[in-house]
Amino acid sequence: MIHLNLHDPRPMYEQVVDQMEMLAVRGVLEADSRLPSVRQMAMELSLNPNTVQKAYSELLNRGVIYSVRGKGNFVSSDCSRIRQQKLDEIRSAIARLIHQAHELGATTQQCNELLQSFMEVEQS
Amino acid sequence: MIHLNLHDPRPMYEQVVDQMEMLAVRGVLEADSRLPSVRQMAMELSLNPNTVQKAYSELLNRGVIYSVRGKGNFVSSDCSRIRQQKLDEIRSAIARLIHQAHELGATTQQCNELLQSFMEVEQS
DNA sequence: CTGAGTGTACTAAGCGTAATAGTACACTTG
DNA sequence: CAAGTGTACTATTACGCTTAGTACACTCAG
Repeated sequence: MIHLNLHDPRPMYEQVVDQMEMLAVRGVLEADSRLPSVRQMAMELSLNPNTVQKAYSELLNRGVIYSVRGKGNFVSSDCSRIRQQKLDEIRSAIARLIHQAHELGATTQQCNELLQSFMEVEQS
Repeated sequence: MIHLNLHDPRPMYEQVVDQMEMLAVRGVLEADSRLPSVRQMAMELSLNPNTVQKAYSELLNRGVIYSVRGKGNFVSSDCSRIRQQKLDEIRSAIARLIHQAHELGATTQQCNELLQSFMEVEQS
């Protein structure tokens, strides 16, 4: 389910968080479906249970999952809000990049052409 | 010249590198002009000389500056290549973000609208 | 009820990077 | 020659990531 990349400089727990979040938001993981337990996930990924616990805590913090003591961790029922939030973050990131391009001396026209190059034609 | 942000999670030397690079690429720092010495810059920024040295080493590595033993560090004469390289990185970053938006379930049309929203009208 | 499995919360240790501190050496310039 | 410079080390401290181990409250199947 999760694929860890040892060459990725980011910490393991962060990779787990990002991939789980993506799976939940995309609907690959059904709402209210149960996730592997902390210990089981740790076994599968060859990680320490504490590392997985840290990832689950972060996911809980972001509202992607909810925890039930003695039962397990479950996918949150409203991931659409998370999805919209992530799209907003993407929007902000692009804004920062365009601003940075301007700082590098790119003209408005050059920035427009840059953006234009990513426009795709709709398949009919 | 340089402004350090203690709340920025990135290491100090990285902040120095990025800001110096931006100043050099934008032409704020003239080509072949001399930079503050390692020790002087360390004084100004309240950093250890070693930290500044690390930043200068990275800038040397990127081709932004060149060093002359016993004389000082100087702004590289051809920063246009660096500028183009940074613009290419911005292009790649936007590509990744658009790809991420698609992964989040955004349609091609929604991505186009997102890009369109950053298009600016040329001032005449 | 009992025991296995679960989430959760600690402490301790090892490891790597960032940063500071100090020293040393080769070089350039006045 | 002396001051200032780049450069290269070592040692130390601090912090975050990770592993390891333990402990406790809870749920559920038996």
